[in-house]
Formats: sequence, structure tokens, C-alpha cells
Amino acid sequence: MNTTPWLRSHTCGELRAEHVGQRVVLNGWVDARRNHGGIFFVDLRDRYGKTQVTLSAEIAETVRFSAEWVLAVEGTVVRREPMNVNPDRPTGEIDVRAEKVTVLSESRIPPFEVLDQLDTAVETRLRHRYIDLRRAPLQRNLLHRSRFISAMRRAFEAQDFAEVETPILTRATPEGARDYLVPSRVHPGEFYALPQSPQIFKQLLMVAGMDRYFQVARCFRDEDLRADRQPEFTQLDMEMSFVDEERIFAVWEAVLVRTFREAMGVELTIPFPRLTWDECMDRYGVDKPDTRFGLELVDIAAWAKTAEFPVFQEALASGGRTLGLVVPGGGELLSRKDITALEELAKNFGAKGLAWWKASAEGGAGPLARFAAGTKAAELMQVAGAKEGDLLLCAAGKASQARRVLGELRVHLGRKLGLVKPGWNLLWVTHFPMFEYDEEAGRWFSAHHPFTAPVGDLSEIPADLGVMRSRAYDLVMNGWELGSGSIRIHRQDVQARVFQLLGISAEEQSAKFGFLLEALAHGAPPHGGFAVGLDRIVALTLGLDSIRDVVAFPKTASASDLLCEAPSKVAPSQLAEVHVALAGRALLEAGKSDAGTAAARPPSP
RNA sequence: GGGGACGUAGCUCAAUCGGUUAGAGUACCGGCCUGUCACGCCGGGGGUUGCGGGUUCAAGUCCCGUCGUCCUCGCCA
Repeated sequence: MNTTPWLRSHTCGELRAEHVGQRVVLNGWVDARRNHGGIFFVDLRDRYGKTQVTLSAEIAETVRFSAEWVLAVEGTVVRREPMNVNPDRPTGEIDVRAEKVTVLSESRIPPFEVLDQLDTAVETRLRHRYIDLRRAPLQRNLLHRSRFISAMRRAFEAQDFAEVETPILTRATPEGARDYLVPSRVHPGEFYALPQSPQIFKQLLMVAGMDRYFQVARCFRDEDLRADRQPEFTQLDMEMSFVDEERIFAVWEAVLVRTFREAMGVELTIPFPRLTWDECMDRYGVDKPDTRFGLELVDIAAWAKTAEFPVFQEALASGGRTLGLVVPGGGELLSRKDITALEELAKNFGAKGLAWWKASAEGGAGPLARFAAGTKAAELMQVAGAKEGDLLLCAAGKASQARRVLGELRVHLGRKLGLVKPGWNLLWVTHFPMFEYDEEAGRWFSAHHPFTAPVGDLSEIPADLGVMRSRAYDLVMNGWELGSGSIRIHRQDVQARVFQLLGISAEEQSAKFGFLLEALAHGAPPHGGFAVGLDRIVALTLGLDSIRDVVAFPKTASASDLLCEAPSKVAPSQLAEVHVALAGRALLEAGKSDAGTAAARPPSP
């Protein structure tokens, strides 16, 4: 027996011709209304779809409702006349002829319309996110995300991985991103930090013999945001013992094949290509190449070393590189204005300028033309692999700089010229540099993190730490970094040596990482792991540029939550409880708002 | 932290060189209409031009500051 008479018998997405004649109850939101006097149409919407409800004039008189009100409609499924069928909707062959309409909930006039195509400002949409999320595209995004994560869980479980939760309140990390801090009430003057990732805990789980761990883990980093970065984000994190790189790649390839198949019906080809970091940088200029198109970088040093172009000569003399990018047919395809825009783009990425040449045996055109006269023209075309009419873009300078500029131009041109072929191009980038030099700090830092194992043993340390390679790897898809990981250091002596190379003293080591070093001294298995940015992979597989569209309640570029207005000021008593006092700008702001409250208060009698 | 764009009705936008009562579409409300499906037609209500200050006879428009949103460089082991 149905004791609640208005409860739905079907959803708004499931009624078909086969249901004709049945008495049904639908629950949902009022979408569009069309009043024709003698007959009244309402589209009733829920997560599953929209169904057209018809109200006779008599029934319509018994009830009043407006956009986004929540209704229960009791009625009969009727077949539409052939001429009235709406082929654009799954429910378009039927109507529900209402016999009784109950208002379950009223609604204010909505701040914006619930339309699939909407051009309302992000700010307004975030402020009323619960309305925005009613829209079919966002519901589709969240459902896709749910299916995606669910398939990944099944894939890990099928390979004996155990899901383990790790703390959200943890210890501040000395290196890496800025931490979000949480003051302790019980320990005056001390703070927890929110985890940037479960890195250390998952290594401890390996020492603990968990063998295969995974987790859908929330991570927090207090850094400036972008369309593809939120202050809190989700990783599919994993770690496993007694492995090398290939074992880990094999696990992830199996996981991703299954996930793409179950969540998207896409068959991925495995194994994914492997590319060392050095080869990747040589060919694409970036460590996350979009391999859906060619346009690879070329080295033009063979030409430049005898060309009388001072900029190139200097670059080569000081150990730098002279690199080029050949745009096939670019001499025709790209206007002078386009090239000016490319020059601007190059400057944006730190280039002093952009040398270019419209390739021609006759000498061509552009800033490089006067250095490519006579036999030097044919020579340059040969060295760069350019044909008559191609456009050659060149950058010279430090390897990192020249690569970056051309790498960014490559991606820009690939899109602009429509060279990007549709598809899911996944690849592993391996052998990252072990260390990076920070000019400002004047010291070496770990390129990945300080627990990453080096390639080879540490019996010989090169004079230039920059040439050392690590067992870190990234997974890249269509020009996005999906995730990263590494084989870890599992020997205490190796870990201590790496800390030493980083200039971290023995005292500092034990103060900051003592517990990890101690764990490594208690029988740590060789282990390694990987983590994928879930927000990114979900956004990417939906063809979206912004991860905001796959996060239910995202924050703005200034890390504000416009819906609940976080962060917010708290009462002085609450601050006192956690032993925190405001200082600097925060104190001034608080003073201003106090003064404001005092002024607004009525004068005391 | 730096650079750029934007902020006018609930929403999306317009408003000439600084000049009369700040307009349109849509949403909302009322009326008409029995087959629409973003229905149509007629009518109506709706404004602190983000906020504060300045210049001017006069500011949505010009200047300064500030707040917010978006993009971007730095940053994000």
C-alpha cells in the first residue's frame, strides 16, 4: 500500500508508448509552461528527463504554480497523435493527462532560467549553484564523474587493491605548495595542516605491509588558482609494493582501459607509448605534449653555427640551443598579423623575440631572410626539414627557454590550424630530472618530491645535479598532465643521502621527516605509486576546459565559496579558543567592521 | 605578487562627443488562445548604473580608490 499518495510511480525520463493507458504519478520541477486556453502544457523535469503533462482547462483551474515549483502529477499516460509526436525527446511519444496536481513546494522567481544553453555570469551561477546544478549539462557532468570513479574503484578492487582512508588533519610539510593550516585548541600555538596529498601516509602503508593501496583522496594546496586548479581537488591515489615502473604502468593501463570502456564505451590501446623526459622535451618542448598532431620541434644548430646571425651564435657559444618549428604551408596560412600575434605569445612565455622565415630557395621573407641568402637558404630548409612555402619559427637561448617558447607555440598553432585529431592520446613520460635549481633560493630542490628514487645508485654524484634523472613518471593525455608518481626510496641510507644533496641537515631531517626515516629503518619494501587528478581527467573526458564544471560546489579564482560565503570572519571568542590573534591587514579589517557596527548601533539611553 | 578584460532591470545586453524621463530581449504578473514543446499575440510591474570619492552647469559615460568575477605570468615538490 502506498501511504503517501503523491509519491512517484515513475521518473520524468522513463515513460514510453508501452506505458499508454497506465495511471502514473510523477514528481518533478516545473520546466516550461505553454498555456493554450483550452489546454495547458507543462514540462515536468527531474534528473532522468522531461515529460510533457497536459492539463485540461478544468484541472488547470484547480491549481496555481510557476517556474521551478515542485509538483506531484497524478494522471494517465496517453499516446500522442502522430502529428504531435516530439522526436527530439525520449518521452516524446506520450503525454501524461493530469487528473490531480499537488504543489509539493513553491519557488521564488529563479535567479536565472534552467536552460541547457546558458550565458549567465559564473558569479551568479555559483551563488545559486543548486539552481545551476539542475541544468542537464551539469547533471550529466556529475553523473559521468560518478560513473568514472565507480569504474576506477572496481578496476582497482579487481587487482587486489584495498581502499584505505588517511588523515585530513595532518602535519605541515616543509617543501612544496603552501599548506592550509588549522589551529589546535588543545595545543596552544600549534597547527595541523590539510594534506597536499596522502604521500607520506601511503608510503607508511607500504611499510605496514598493505601491499596494494588506493584511495579517492581530497588534496589541499593554498596556491593561486586557474581554470584547471581548485584549492581542494580530488586524486585517485595508489601505491604498491615490490614493483618497478612497468608493473605500475600495467596496473594503470588496466584500470584506464576498464574505466574508459565502462564509463564511456571507449576502447583504449595499450600499452601507452613511453617517452623519456629528454626525448619529450626535444620533440615537443614541454613535459606534457599533445601528441594528437605532429609539428615537432627541430634543431637548427647545424645551420645556425655557420649562419651570420649574432643572436644564434651567442646562444650556441654559451651552451644554449637554436630550435625551430616548421609550420607546413605556413607562409600562406599565416598572415603578417598572425605572426605578430605569435611574437606576442612568445614574449609572454619569456622570449626576447621570435625569429621567423617564410621558407624559399629564393631567400624567402622575414627577419631570418637576410641570413638565409644564397646557399644558406637551401641549407636551412634541409636542416629544418622545411619545404618551399613553409613557415619556420625559431627560438634561441637556454635550452629550457627555447623549448618552452616553441612548445607553447606548437600547442597554439596545432589548435589554431585545426591539426588536432580527435582521440585519447595517453602516454607515459619517464626519467624526469631528479633536481631543479632555484635561482632565487640559490639551491637545488627535488623536481618531484624528496622521496623519489634516483635512476642508478648514488655511487657517483655528478658535478651538475641537473643531469641526474629520477624514477618519476607522468601520465599525459592530449596535452594535459593527468597524474604523476614515482618509484620511492625504500632505503634509509639513500634517503639520507638525497636529503644531504638537497642541503637538508641531519638535524633538519630528523625534525621534519624523522618519522618517515624511522619507518624506512624498520623494513620498508621496495615500493612506488601514482596519483591521477580526477577533476582533470573527468573534465577532459567530457571535453571541458574548466574543472569547475565537474565539481559540484567549486570555488572562484580567489578561493571563495560564493554559495556559503566561505571563508568568513569568526567571532573573537572562537579565535581565542584556538589561541589565534589577528594581525596586520586582518586586524585593520576587523577594526573597520567593528567601528561600522558601533556606528550603526542606536545610541544608548 | 604582476598584467589584462569585465561590472547598467532577476538574467543577457544597449545607451552617439559628457546632455531631456536609462532602453531592448527574456524571465515574472494579468488578459486572449485546444496541440504546443524555448508556443504565439496584447498589456503591466520591475533600476542605489558594484561601492566610495573627485572633476563638471551636467557623470552610466571622464579621473582616483576600493570590492567582486574571469583570463593570464609568477606560483602550484
